Amino acid sequence: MAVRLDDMDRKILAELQEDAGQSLDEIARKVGSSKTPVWNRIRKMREAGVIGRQTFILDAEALGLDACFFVLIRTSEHEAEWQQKFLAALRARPEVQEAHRLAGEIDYILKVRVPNARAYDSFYQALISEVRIFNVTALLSMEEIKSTTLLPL
Amino acid sequence: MAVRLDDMDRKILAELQEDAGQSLDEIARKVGSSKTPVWNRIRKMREAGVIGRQTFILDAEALGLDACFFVLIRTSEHEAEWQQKFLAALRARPEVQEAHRLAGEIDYILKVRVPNARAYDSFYQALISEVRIFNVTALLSMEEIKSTTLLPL
DNA sequence: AATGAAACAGTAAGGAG
DNA sequence: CTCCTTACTGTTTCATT
Repeated sequence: MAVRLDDMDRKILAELQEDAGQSLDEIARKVGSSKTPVWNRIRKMREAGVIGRQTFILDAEALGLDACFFVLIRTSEHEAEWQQKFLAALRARPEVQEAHRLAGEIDYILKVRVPNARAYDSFYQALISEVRIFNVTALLSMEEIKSTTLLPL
Repeated sequence: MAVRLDDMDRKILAELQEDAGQSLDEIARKVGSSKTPVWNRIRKMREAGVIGRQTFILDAEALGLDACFFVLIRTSEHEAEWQQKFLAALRARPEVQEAHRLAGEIDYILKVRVPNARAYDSFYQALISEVRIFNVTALLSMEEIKSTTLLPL
């Protein structure tokens, strides 16, 4: 999955991350090239899967999603069938922003965004009724210090 | 910061999140309206701060960022000056994708993306040399089960 | 809601290294 | 032969009527 990228590619990616709304001409000017080559590089990186979806970042609080939890999960079950069911449940729930399988004592971590603590409890109850879980710790975010989708290039 | 949004606004936001590249005409057709009203709603939501930056989501692994850590931090220091320094350090480091101040025993959680474990160690060493930290637990992600910027509407 | 000017994306043809 | 520049066309944005 590794792709060879040169300096120009990285500059273009930086611009695309920074502001996906700007025109090709603008990007070309900033990276010191012109439209067509920039467009061709973008197309290639898109095909290679380096560049994914184009989206607007919305303000969670303005949308009434005031509560953010990080959920640490331990389970006693490690069978394939259980895992399949658990993964499907996570993918199906839109309040789950992130889910990772971990190395070490804690098996999974989730990031969950909900309107309030009550909504988190509903989510939690629904989840443990769907799949057996050994131990859950919920960490409540008091303040989002930083949140970025910009990857370091 | 709460804004009143009707069904039409939410449908438009859903489309903008789903694919920020599509044209106004396309969005208008999908939400069952026409170009001008959709455009006006988008402008208002932009001004209200509901709609933020427009970006491309890049593939971290294709860019050689193979390691993702969740870092749980406890500190003994809770003075304003220390906190300022800590926050500034986190904001300045591009490998820190997320940082939250938490309620409870653990004070902070970070999400950190780096090329490999060595790079994480460099980050860690640099961080603890900048600010005093009582206790750190790093959780290594083995598998990204889910990762989305799409907020539930 | 329709119109229109300005800007833009995408493509094609030709030129430089 | 590859990558860049320039030129052109249909589409889109955004403001005005």
